[in-house]
Amino acid sequence: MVTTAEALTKSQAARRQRVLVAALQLGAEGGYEAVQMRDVAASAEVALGTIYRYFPSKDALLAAAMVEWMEDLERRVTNRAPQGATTAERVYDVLHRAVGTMERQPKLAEAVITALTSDDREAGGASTATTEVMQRVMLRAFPEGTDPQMEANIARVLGHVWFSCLVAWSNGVGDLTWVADELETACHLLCDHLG
Amino acid sequence: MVTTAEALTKSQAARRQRVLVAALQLGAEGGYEAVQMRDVAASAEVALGTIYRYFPSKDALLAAAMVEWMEDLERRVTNRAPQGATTAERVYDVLHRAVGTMERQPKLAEAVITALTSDDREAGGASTATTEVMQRVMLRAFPEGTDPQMEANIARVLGHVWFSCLVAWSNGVGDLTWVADELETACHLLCDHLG
DNA sequence: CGTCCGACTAGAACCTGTTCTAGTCTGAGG
DNA sequence: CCTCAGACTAGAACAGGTTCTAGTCGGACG
Repeated sequence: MVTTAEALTKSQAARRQRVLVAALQLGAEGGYEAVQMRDVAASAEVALGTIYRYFPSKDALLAAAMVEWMEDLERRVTNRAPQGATTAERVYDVLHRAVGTMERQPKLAEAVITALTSDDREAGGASTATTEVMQRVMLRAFPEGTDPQMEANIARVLGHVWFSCLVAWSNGVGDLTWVADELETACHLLCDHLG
Repeated sequence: MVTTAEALTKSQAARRQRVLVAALQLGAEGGYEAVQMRDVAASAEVALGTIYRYFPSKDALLAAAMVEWMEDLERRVTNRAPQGATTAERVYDVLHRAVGTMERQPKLAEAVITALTSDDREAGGASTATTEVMQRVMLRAFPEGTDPQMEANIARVLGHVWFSCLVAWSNGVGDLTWVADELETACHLLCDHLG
């Protein structure tokens, strides 16, 4: 798989991008099952086999989109620090923004999350990557001087809750409001006693 | 799908059981991908189409096994109450026992968890069912008189952590020791300040 | 300019979950 | 005993992800 833009000619980079965009578009319209490799190929004006030169599988292709999404979030949080009076509120603000991103593209979110939880090894790696970005971003919501160990543990636990809720949601359990509520509860349980 | 034994003739119940056992055996030997429907059919001495009279999909078939597993855990915890001096330790004991069950059949656990997280609707329902059993069992580890709301919230959060860890593990992240450690951390973070 | 390697293309082929077809067997009701 | 509905069987067919084949094209290098 080619994961970075370097070492790709301009036309190769363009081809790769067309594939990604085509997949995202199909996913945004019809979710996971609507992202069919033959359609992606046709839509990207690329041969079916060529997709596999850039992405090892359908799940990896969609998972790549997830990673980009998370990096986007990280950039936005860097631009505008988490809001809130308490740590719990600030951490929740980060998570809430992440959920908001999905709310804007629910079909695509479903597609991408399904891909993350597929039994595909490559996609599993991406799942780790997204969780790590999420944790890193959450750390920005803690005040200076918090015990780093404690911070990291809380962020890890919240990362688990976040992941689990999204998977449940993409399987038809509750809606995104439910996800947000679960996250809010978890934030308070974990952060309120920090003082 | 036929979910209960009632309304099945004896030979039907036997057929259904043969299918389930065959699937579990293949899963225990080679994990998710080794559970191939044609092989299950052959091994259970049943026609391929017959499997689909009893289980709506491969994932539902494996998910059914997970639910049984969890009910087993519930029975064992009923027989022998959670051990430990503090709430955190008792809750962790429950989770640890659940992990132990998987440790004894890692390939099968991987198969079953993969099925739970598939995009299959039926399997998604089973995933909810297992999480619910898990939460119910955890509640037994809290002392009398704990705020029911608080208890339920903690159990829900821990259910998320449990699920997320297992999915990560089945995707090749860490080993079951790592899962146990994550769960222990979460138990302490959530329960220690209960007093 | 010629040659050659590697990426690209169209399309067939392959794999495995799922569904369909045609025919057989079973057993309950008349 | 006869009949008929419905479950079962073997196996073909279908669907979509993945891989393979044969041939084309384009750019680097001699």
